[in-house]
Amino acid sequence: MPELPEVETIARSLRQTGQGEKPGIVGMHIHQVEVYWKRTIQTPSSEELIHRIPGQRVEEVGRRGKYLLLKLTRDHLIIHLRMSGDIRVEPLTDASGQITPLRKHDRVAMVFEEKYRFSFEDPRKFGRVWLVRDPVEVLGGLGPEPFDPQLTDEIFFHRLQSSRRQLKPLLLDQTFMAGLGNIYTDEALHRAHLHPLSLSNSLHEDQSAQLLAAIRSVLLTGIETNGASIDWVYKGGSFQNSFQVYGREKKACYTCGHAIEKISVGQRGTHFCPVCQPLK
DNA sequence: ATAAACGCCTGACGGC
DNA sequence: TGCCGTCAGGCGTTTA
Repeated sequence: MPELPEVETIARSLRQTGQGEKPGIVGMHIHQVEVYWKRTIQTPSSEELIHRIPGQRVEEVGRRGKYLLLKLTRDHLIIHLRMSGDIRVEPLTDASGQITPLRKHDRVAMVFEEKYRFSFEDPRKFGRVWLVRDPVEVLGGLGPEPFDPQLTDEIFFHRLQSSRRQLKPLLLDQTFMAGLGNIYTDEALHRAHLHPLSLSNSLHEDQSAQLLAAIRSVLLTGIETNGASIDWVYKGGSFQNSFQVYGREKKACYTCGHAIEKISVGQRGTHFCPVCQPLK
């Protein structure tokens, strides 16, 4: 599921104040942790994680790239949802005291204040969880955050110039920039009128600035629409209604009418308009 | 330096 | 209906 806008949407929902069915979790104490698929825990061992978390309080909820960050009293709990992960927070019991059942694909669950259950649900089991003292251990290699004001047009242009790679794989590389995935990359390249196979060091300065602006505007639209919902995994967002190219192969480009093409680049489906995004 | 291939997993979908 | 291949919002490792 998740690229930057989907993770941001989840982070915001976990921060929201107010009680009820889906309360925010900031300020809550964690009472108990259960792990149902051990490989989901990247570090430390699941046994140590289960012993170390209870008693800690959620101080902050954040996001870096596609990582969800829970700052606890002593540790940082970091979650990557990979392809099919999702987070649920629900009351532990219903009005008559019945325990809310776990779901088939719940991999980790945490009980908050003996009242709510936070579940990491992940059908494909690609998602990972880290519990670390210092988040740099996990996040240290990430490239800049797309909205970081320190990422100027000049710096972005320099980063593009410093490698000779196709734009599609480069933008998916989280050390180049953190947060873009397959959908938002295709949509950003279309918005910037750039072919996914264009080489990074072939862009002119104005094209580079247009690409950065396109990335930011696509991600912003994604966040404003609560992310994209395109299959059974993630629900609630509506960015899929704004797709210009993703999933639109053989359909008419909204800009020029030419058929959208789909090719494979680095094992990833890649959608583009050959007229609006020419390869020079 | 860059790219390609594969492994990790389950589920949905289309074709036969 | 059932079986089978293909594909899926990601990324680490190995191989070229």
